[in-house]
This record gives sequence, C-alpha cells and structure tokens, in this order.
Amino acid sequence: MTVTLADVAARARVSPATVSRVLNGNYPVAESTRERVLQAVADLDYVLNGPASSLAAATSDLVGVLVNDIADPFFGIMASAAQTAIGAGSSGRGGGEKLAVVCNTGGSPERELTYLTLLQRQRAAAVILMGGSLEDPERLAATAAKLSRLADAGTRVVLCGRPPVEGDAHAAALVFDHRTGARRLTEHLLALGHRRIGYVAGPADRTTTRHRMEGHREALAAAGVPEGPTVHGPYERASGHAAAAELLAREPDLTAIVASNDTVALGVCAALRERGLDVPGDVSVAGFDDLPCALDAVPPLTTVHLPLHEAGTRAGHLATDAAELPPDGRETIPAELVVRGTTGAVRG
Amino acid sequence: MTVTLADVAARARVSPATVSRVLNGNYPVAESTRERVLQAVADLDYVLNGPASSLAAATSDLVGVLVNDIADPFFGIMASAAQTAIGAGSSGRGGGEKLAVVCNTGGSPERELTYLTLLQRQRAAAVILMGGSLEDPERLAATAAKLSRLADAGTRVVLCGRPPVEGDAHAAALVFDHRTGARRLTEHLLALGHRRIGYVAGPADRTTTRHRMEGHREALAAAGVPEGPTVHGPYERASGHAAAAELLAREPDLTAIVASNDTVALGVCAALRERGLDVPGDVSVAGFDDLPCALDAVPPLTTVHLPLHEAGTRAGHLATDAAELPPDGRETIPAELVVRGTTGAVRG
DNA sequence: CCGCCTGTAGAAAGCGCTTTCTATCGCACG
DNA sequence: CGTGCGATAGAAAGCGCTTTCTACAGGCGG
Repeated sequence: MTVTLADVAARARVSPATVSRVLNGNYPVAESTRERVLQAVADLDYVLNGPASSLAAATSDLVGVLVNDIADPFFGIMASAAQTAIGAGSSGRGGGEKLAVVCNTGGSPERELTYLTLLQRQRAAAVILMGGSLEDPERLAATAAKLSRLADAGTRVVLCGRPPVEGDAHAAALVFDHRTGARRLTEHLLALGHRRIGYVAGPADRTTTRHRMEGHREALAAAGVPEGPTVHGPYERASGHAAAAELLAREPDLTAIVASNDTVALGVCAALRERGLDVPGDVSVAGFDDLPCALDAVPPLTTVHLPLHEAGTRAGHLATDAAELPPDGRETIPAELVVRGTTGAVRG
Repeated sequence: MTVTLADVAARARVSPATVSRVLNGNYPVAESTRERVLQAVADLDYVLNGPASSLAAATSDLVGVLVNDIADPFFGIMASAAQTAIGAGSSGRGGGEKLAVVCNTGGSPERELTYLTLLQRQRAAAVILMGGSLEDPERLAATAAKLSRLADAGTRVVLCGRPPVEGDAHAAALVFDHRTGARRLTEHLLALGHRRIGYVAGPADRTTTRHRMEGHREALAAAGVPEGPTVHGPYERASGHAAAAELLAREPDLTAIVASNDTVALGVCAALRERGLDVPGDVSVAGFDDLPCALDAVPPLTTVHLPLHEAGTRAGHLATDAAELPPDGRETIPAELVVRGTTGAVRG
C-alpha cells in the first residue's frame, strides 16, 4: 500500500542504504546514482516515514514553540518570527527542514507540562518557551526538572521572555528588560508632572507582572512619590475597562494610568472616554509592548516598545543551531520607551 | 542512557508487551500488575518514545493546524479553540493525548505544501486547514492532490473557512457564509440611505475576498445601485488607512466604506478622522469578522460576526473523532450582521 | 607489478515499540 | 475427574529507516 524506502531502492536498482544516503545527503553518492534515485522517488511519489527515520536516527526535526495565548498578538508576533527563522535557518544541510509547531498553553503550567511531555515523547529537536511564567515555586521546580531532562536528552531549550531557571545552564535565555522599560515609562510620567498614578498590573504571580511593577516602584521611590492604587487583571481590553473604573473609584483625582499592556491600555482609554474624560487632557494613559494596535489608536498610545519580532527570530536561531549565546546563556533584550499621543503634561 | 520500555518491564518484572498494554490501556491487565508497572514507570521517570511507537503502531497523535497568519486574531482565535477541542476531546481513551500544533503558512501555497509534506512524513492523525486559499488553479490542484494522498494514508482532513475541493469527499469542510454576511451588511448600508459605497477588498485572488465581494455586489444589484470604487489590500490596519485615502481621492463624496476586515476598518476610521471626517456622521464604516478589537473601537464597529471560536472547536472535534458531518461533508457556518456605532443614516 | 588509499555501494544489525499468536492458570461444567 | 473456556501474560515478529562495517573498484607510489 504505502511506498517505502525499499520500493524506491528496487526501482532505482540500488540498496536501501543508498536511497537513505541520497535523501539525507550526508554521504558521498555518485551523481548518476543520485539522479536515478531521485527519479525513482519522484516516480513513486515517495514520502519519508518520519517516525521510522526519527527512531533509527534517534533525532527528529520537530521544534516546539510554547506560548501562553496564541490569540494574543504579543505571542503571535514572536511565534511567527521564530517559525520563519527556524524554517529558513535550515538551508544549510540537505533535507534539514524543521517543523516548527506552536502549542498554546493558555498560561496553565499543567498544559505546559503536558506539551513538554508530548514533545519529549517526540524527541523534539528543540523547545522554545515564550512569555513569563507563574511564580509558584512548586510549578517552577516541576518545569525546571522537565526542562533539564529534555536538555539531557539532547533537546535544545530556549527561553524567550521568561526568566532563566536559577542555577541551570541548560537553557538559553532571552530576557526582556521589563524593569527598565517600566521605570522609564513612570519617569516619563513623573517628568510630565504626574503625582497620582494608577497602575493596572497584569495577572498576579507572573514574572512579567512583577518585573514591570518593580520598575514602576523604583521610579516612584526615586522621585519620592507615593504609590497610587493598583489593580490586577488579565491581558484583555475588558480588564482595562473595568480596572479604570475601579481605579477612579479609589482615587478620583488620578492624573495618569499605567496599563500592563497595550490592549489593556486601550480598554482604559475607552472607559475614560465613556466618563467624559479626555486622554491625555484629563488623564494620561500608557501601555506596554508596542503592539500594532498601539499605533492604530486615536490618539496613538504612548508605550514601551519590545522588539518582539527580533526576539522571536533570535529564539528561532538559537533553537536550530546558529550563533551561541554568551557563556552564561543569557541575553537581555532592551525595552524602549515610545512617547506618543496618550501622555501629556498635568493640567496646570 | 535513556530509559526504555524494556527497562520498565524488567523493573516491574513483566514482559515489555505488558508494559505497552498498560500504557495504551487497550487490553485487559490485572490490577495488581498494572500498579506494579505504573510504579516502575514513575520510578524510572519513563517517557514513551513517540517515533518508535508511531512506527510500530503506524499511527501518530500529531494534529496539524495550518493557518495563514498566526499573528492575526482571526486565526489565533480559531486555532486556539481547535487546539483546546483536540486536547480535551481525547478524554475517551487511555493515553489518547493528541498534540495539536499550529503551523504558519503566511498565506503562501508553497509553505502550505511544505507543511503538509512534513505532516505527511509524521503520519499525522489529522490536518486542519484554516482560512481561505489562493484561487490559482494549479496550486489548488497541487494542494488537492496532496490532501487526497493524506486522506488515503488515513489522515483526517478538515477544511475550516476554506471552500471544499470540488468532487473530493475526503475532507470535511466548514464554510463560512461570507456571501450572505456581506450581502446583509451592504443591505444595511443601503437601508440607511447610502448610495455611494466604497469597498476595501481583501487580497486579490483569495476565495474569501471573492465571496464577500460577490455578496456585496448582489445587494447592490438587487437595489439597482451602481458599484462604488474598490481597492484591494492585505488584512492590515495600514492597508485600510491607505485605502481610505485612495477611495476618497477617486470618489470624494462617498458616504460609506465597507472594509475587508475589522482591522482594516479601524485603519479606515483612523484615516477618515485624520481628514476631519466624522464616523459615522460624515462617512459610515463597516468591517467583517467581529474580532475583539471591533468592540474596543470608539465608536464600536458595525461588522459581520463570524463564530470563530465555535468554528475552531467544531473543526477540532471533526479532526479527532466526534460527530460526523452530513454525508456531503460540508457544513455552512452562518455570518451575522452586528450593527454598532460606525454606521448611520446618510445626512439629510 | 603489487599493495593501499580513495570513492562508492551493499549487508545487516538494530532503534523501541506494538501486536498477533501462544501458553498458562483456574475454574465451572458435564 | 477430564475438558474447555475466560482471563492474563509472554514470545517474537516486524514497523521503515539509519548507519556502522564490509566489499569492491580503480588509480597511484614504490
């Protein structure tokens, strides 16, 4: 029924070994033989059996990309870049096509572990974990254990936007400098004269949330300005909408609101407008990430730019082969403040 | 080095066959034996070798989800729903965990074919193709041939939002009723008194673009209203922004613009506002898809709702096992007009 | 003119699992 | 008390490929 290597070999009148060598291109084969084999492959419409080949070679060409939320452009952009880099990066060797696949964890450590096991089963060539994680020590340890087992088995592990596992040099880590980005943003607001700043934080217990909040507090502390009200919530527009109401209820004369994310910031803007407040006239608003929607908003959103595309590409390259990291395995990715239309000076 | 089935068998003092049966749960094993085996698995931290098991069983638990653009929420939402449905749908059998992976084709038929081949190599359990395709007959034939080969090899093929391949019952097809949705939308505009309607179409040569345009024209023709100017462009905000300028240049007294997509519609709104035009006071704008951002806009966007989440879930179920389709393998998914704030009556 | 190296191809031993096909044990039944 | 069947477990034959290890040419230096 299905065409096998042996069938191709028979048709090309060579041994299976030779066909395998032609297909993998890692052993000298005479040009005439090669052509005969390739012709037979085409004639029979042969497709290599992946499991068989992975089994025999003890390697596979699967690369897993784990993201928290596939519907969120933050991850979509990084994943897409990584996938392209992985597909393109394979031009070196013969049939070195890698299959980059993205898996949606929904931010759940359980699903993350499940996917890691599934990828471990498949003897994946590499795994990229994108986005911050929960900070539960137990989960962290479980994930770290799993990752180190994967690394032991020869799977490359790349962390992109997730803090490196302490004392574990197995994985390459690309970390966003959330803290500095957040600090700059708050400094910007302070420079504009804001003193009562509300903060819409991301989901609680997440590394990203904590790092950004730390930067925010640093800036406040340095300026001797007391911290304003804070609300936690998911990275959704609705969450920002609700948070704005809550913040205003707690502190009616807020002059600025920092959001966990551009999407959330847009929700905040909408809520503010519904109450008749002008942005940035009455209240300044700022986001984070510099997602495409930040530019599309009216007025365009002041935010902190994260080079998502570049980070994804770099992660992809690290996952395949390309340039190695500095010996400690970490690389910091800068976050840059982008001032646009939603922040302005406090009204005299 | 690595732990194998045999190692587990030795530790549990049973045969490898028994371990395999415990793990797959498709053969009676005495409770005491089962426990012993499970204990050994846990002790040794054993992970099944996927390639080996796929090879021996001639099946795999990989499900491929091909999308045009992973960074576009349209696909993100469907893919995420499908992935959840696939992961959850496996509760029936024992270790029936399926690995749903999404592959980003970037709308390119070549990459699509490449991914299909890669999935064919892996002997994927199912493949879901999401989103419209190019209409080039040659590409279409190539894809159809590949799909039918996949189906022959036992891979389930599900088309979600892509027109079924003519005369090919291999694949289940979920088709969005773009045409009716588009017609309703234009009828709505006509009812509001609009007579000069600009149209920002999606990328040329795509099935989705054509179907929507056909619906638009049907409504126009039925009302005896001449077609307004049309511009093609990708599904990006910037594209809508540019298109609005182009449309207005061609026909300065347009009173309404229909966009290919909500993202594009938002770009159109921004461009209009920049020229000092009020939406919907001066010009009405409408989108398509009802993406989350449609609700977030100010005013909220009038659009055509597509049940993306439901469609993705259904596709996932079809890909695994669940309910069969009607015998012809097709199922139409309705598109429903949602009137919100960006469309209004023509100014007296 | 011979042995040896280089270039190329074949033989065959697995890779780690699934799955018939058998074998064994107990027990109910005639 | 012999027979047969149900419930379990083992033996062993692959699944289709990769990859040593071997084999056989020619061609060259000695």
